[in-house]
Amino acid sequence: MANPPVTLKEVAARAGVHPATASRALNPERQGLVSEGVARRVRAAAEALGYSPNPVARSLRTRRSHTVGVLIPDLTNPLFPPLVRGLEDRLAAAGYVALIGNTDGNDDRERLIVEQMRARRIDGLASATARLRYPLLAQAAAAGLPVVLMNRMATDHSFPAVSVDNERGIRLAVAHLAALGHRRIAHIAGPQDVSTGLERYRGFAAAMAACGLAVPAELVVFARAFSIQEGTRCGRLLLERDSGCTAVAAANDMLAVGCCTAIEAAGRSCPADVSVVGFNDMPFIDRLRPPLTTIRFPHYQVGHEAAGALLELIAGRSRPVRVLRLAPELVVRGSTAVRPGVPGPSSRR
Amino acid sequence: MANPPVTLKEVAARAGVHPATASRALNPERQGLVSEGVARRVRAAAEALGYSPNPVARSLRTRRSHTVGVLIPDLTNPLFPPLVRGLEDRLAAAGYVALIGNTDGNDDRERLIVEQMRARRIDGLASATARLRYPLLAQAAAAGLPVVLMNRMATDHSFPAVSVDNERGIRLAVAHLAALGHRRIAHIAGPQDVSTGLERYRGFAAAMAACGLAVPAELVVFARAFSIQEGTRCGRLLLERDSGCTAVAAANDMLAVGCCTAIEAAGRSCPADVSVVGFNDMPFIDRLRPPLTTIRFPHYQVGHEAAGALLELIAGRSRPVRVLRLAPELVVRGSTAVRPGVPGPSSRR
DNA sequence: TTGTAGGCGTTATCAC
DNA sequence: GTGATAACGCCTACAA
Repeated sequence: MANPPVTLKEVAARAGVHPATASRALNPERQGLVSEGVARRVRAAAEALGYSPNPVARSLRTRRSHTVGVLIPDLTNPLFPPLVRGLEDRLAAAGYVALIGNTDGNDDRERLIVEQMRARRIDGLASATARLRYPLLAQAAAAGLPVVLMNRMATDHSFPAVSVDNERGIRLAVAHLAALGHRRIAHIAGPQDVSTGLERYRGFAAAMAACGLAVPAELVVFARAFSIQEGTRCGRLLLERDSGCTAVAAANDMLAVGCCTAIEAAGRSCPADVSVVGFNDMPFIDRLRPPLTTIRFPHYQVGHEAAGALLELIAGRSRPVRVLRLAPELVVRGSTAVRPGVPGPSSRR
Repeated sequence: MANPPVTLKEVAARAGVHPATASRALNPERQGLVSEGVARRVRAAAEALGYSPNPVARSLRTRRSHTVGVLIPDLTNPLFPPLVRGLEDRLAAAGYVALIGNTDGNDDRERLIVEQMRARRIDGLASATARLRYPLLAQAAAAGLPVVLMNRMATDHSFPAVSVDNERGIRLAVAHLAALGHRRIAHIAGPQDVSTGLERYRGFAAAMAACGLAVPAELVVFARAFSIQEGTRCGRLLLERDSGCTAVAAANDMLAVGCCTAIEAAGRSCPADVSVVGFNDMPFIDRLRPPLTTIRFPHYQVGHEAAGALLELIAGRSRPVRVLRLAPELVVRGSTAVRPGVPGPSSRR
């Protein structure tokens, strides 16, 4: 059974037609150019022989690889597998496959990966690694390579993107904490050179203002990365400053988890002493100690929508550039509680 | 800058040689067949033009796609991202890329995925979805497609595989519990049609015997899947049987987590009333409530080694078929404690 | 409606 | 050592 794959020529021979005709008969686009009888015969022959077109040859001829590149920071960050699956499921349905590239937040590595992807003639690129200033975009545009952004946006708004309404999300977090009686609410901000970090920080300031709460400088700490470790560092900083904060809205779940660690390490308790809200609702975050209150948005769907947009771009349907903002949602769990010292059941939702 | 990629012909023209010669000069394997001067000139021309070979054309000619398929149950199971990264990192270093396929444990879906991968002319296949009886292997062998197995083995031992010493792993778990004074130790077994489930079950029985402990039927429950939900169902069953068990060795972390949920739901406590040990040391499992005591083995390395074996197979170095068993390791955390009612500090490690 | 011919970019196999 | 030629499998003007 280790015989070489069936070729179009063999199918044509069996159907008694010329390969070109067989090609037409098998191509849905040009099936109209062929008589019904021949079409049936060719299809039958293909079926009988177990023919499947050689995508390599087809790619060489059509200059379409039916392959797209996907850039993510790191697959082992639980945020990304759902996103990747959403993307792949949609791509697979259209006959495309994804080449995953983990950049580990390293620009040189990213450049190298993109170079290799382009060598493999990817038809498009979906990136979840954009910084606000993202040179890759200009290069891709110059090369005519379709690109969509996921989660993170760039300041250059001329590319389609699928993300979440970060400002609205962080507002939900702040409103929740305010409703629990907290007034000195801190923010562990993400890196300010990526849109998620910046938008959530801005959203935090706006939400606090809307609640009539002040944001003195000592209530904001900037993390250098969206990592547990940085969350711990920032949490510790916040506690050491003795700023009297009773709640923390973190820019994502990783930072929140790290912050909880810092709180415990300081001999205090979350949520009894300090409430913490995360952002993302990562898988398994509901089973941590304590289960994290957080802002959810549908990662699978982000990938799914991004794939759809990318496919449209590749197909050349020049729909106007669109930025899609999915709606976030507050998920209340065990890491938030009424402000210590506030009497009575202030558990209005 | 949207000009078409540079071709070999252009490089040859610039260097003043025939394309075939340029090809030889650029191919490390055949560089010896070309004079040093020409080789230098060609390399210089390629450099100047920014030439990179078209892998599609090369694949068509050489019948090597430099692409391998990777079958996993589900990327969103945190077990697999590290494995996939280990695999991809090794593959990338050899100029290969991975096509990931999520089977969701569905045979039809798996068949379809493999079909599509073969249509794309993958050079090899790495599978983490093997059941003991795994028809895919025979087909692949018949088609001459190199295959390596990861984590799960098949009864057909004629394929290279990289896994963990499951029996040794579960023995570590049982020994740990026994040392804590537990005598009625239960097992939540995994599905018995996959090697991990079967080997861990057998290992459990053997380990109990070695400790001089009995394994009455009521102390073993068989899960239908390695899922949290099944863990909960099995845990509940165990508690309802009122078998007096004070410890559970689960066949993996998911089952263990589910079991902990069942214990809490029954108004009992882990580890105060019942100790639980998992298997795998999944990412984030150390941050659960309680932090899970478990058996660790290096998933990244499993992927890495599997990729290495697959590459050798593809290269045709017909090394004898080898099954690699990586060493497991006990990681003691918060889900295990001294048997309730046992006096004194029995905390010998 | 169908056949013909040429080419996508590369490499293997001949000759010279 | 280098050049010429053909072929990998498919698609598509163009011709018939």
